[in-house]
Amino acid sequence: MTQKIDFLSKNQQIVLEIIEKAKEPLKAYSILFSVQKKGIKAPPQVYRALDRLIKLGKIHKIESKNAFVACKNDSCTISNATAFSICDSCEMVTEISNPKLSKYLANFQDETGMRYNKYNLEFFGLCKKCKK
Amino acid sequence: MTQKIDFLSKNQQIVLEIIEKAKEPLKAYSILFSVQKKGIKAPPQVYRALDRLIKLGKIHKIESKNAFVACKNDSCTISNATAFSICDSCEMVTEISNPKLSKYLANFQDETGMRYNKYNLEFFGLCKKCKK
DNA sequence: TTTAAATATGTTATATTATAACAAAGCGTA
DNA sequence: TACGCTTTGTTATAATATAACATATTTAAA
Repeated sequence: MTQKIDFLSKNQQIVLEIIEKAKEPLKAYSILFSVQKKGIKAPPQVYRALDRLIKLGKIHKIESKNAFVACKNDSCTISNATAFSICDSCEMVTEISNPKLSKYLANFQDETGMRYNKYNLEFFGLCKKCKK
Repeated sequence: MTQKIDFLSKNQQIVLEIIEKAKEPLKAYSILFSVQKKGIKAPPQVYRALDRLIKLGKIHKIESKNAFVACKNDSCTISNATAFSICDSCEMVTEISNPKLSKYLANFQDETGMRYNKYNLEFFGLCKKCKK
């Protein structure tokens, strides 16, 4: 039997909690450092939890930064469509939740006829604050 | 004065050539291994060349794989808009060149009013071959 | 043409990110 | 209970990337 979709193990809860509390994407080793007081001592423990949380759609990985953020979209249980905006200056990362965009990308089909079941989109620019 | 846009230094040429010849995205250390006979001996030499080639739009980085591919689009001198399709099974990576898509994304604007000057999109799925 | 600035290169060391491999504990259930 | 499965703990190491500094080369101004 596979793990129930909304059950999180102890380590998974600990890791999720710290990512949810953070204002910015967290790196794996900064997570590791933060949770050492809670008994998580080694990288594999963190990476296992991260992998699981990603599969459950609870968090996303910002590929261009090797960092992890909590999913803001409550209904997101499987993480197959992600879009982020990233400020090149302050590094702020925001998850884009735009039905039109996701519909457009979900239906996108290229000339090869390949059909996609997942995408990740990262936009870069200057956020409002940094643009001034 | 900045380097002329179509001039490549020796190391940059060596690295570009090997990426262009490859059928798949290459990892930095596999590039390093391949070019050691040509006198490039250490990681920083490879990473410098890669950085430069990316800035010039000659190659792109596949962020989800930490691998590098040559840009197929001849007119691409600045790499600010990239889209790839990636087969989860055979790992084949293809650069998507679709004017409608790039136009759509270039003009995309989210609710925060942030304006983007760059994006990277990675689609995942099964290619035609692997779908069978 | 000398000189200064910028660019490119070479080199060593190390930082950062991620996984392999194996042992042991905990849990559900036949 | 005893078996299978998942999670956890642990050590070691692989893979990716950059810091820091020395040297050489090119460029372009004085």
